[in-house]
Amino acid sequence: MGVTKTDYFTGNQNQIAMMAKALGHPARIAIIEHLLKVNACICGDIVSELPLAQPTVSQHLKELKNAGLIKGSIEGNTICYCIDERAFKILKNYFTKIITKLAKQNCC
Amino acid sequence: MGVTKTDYFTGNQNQIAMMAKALGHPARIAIIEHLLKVNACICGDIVSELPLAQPTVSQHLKELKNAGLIKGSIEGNTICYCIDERAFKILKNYFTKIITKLAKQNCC
DNA sequence: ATTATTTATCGTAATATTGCTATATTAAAA
DNA sequence: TTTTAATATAGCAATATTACGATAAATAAT
Repeated sequence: MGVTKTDYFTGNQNQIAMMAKALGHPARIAIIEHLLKVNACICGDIVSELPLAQPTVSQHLKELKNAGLIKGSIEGNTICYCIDERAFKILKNYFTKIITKLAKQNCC
Repeated sequence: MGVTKTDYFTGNQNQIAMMAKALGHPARIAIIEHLLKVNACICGDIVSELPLAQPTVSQHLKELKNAGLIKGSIEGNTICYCIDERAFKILKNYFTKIITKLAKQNCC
């Protein structure tokens, strides 16, 4: 059907899945890495960094924003994008916890 | 088009995106968490844990396996699934690195 | 040998995603 | 005010995903 049964899972599971899904495209990973590289909020030059048309990039930015991974603030004519640290902290903690739990396991 | 231009991005970007994509569904997060909870390889009871039909679960398991997130070994009649630690270490390191970089930034 | 159990695969319907062109919107610049 | 620049949105085609019922495949149990 193509429709996900989100109501069958916990809020936490849905949140992690939503953020992971948003990162589940190389263009969006590239956007995040570019935002990290320039080490600041950047206004506009994301399109010229990617081998994709402007509307496509705009769409990817929208998805990252919807998932809470980036923030965008209007700055006159342009929009200033930067990473939303909170989301990445949640992800980092999630995977750190998994590794910690795995260390205590003794199978496989 | 629905087709991702993976050749435009680096191998690392594609790898992270591929793993994130596989985790981008609450059912697959639930599978991972169940594998963690039972603290061992488990043979078969994943289907009864999820509110989804057996072929659907089988499909999700396949995707997790293709992304390298879980391993499955045949054990007679059943199949024994467990988490592949390597993938999760890559993810943990990736997000840890992002948080480290963010700590050095002073914007937003 | 037959039956039951476990998992995978096929086929299919509904929906979502990706990417583009064309166009709208909005603010800055001339 | 007209033009330029930066983003967003609409609409569309191609493809992917999600989910299921039906069925296959393979081993275990009887």
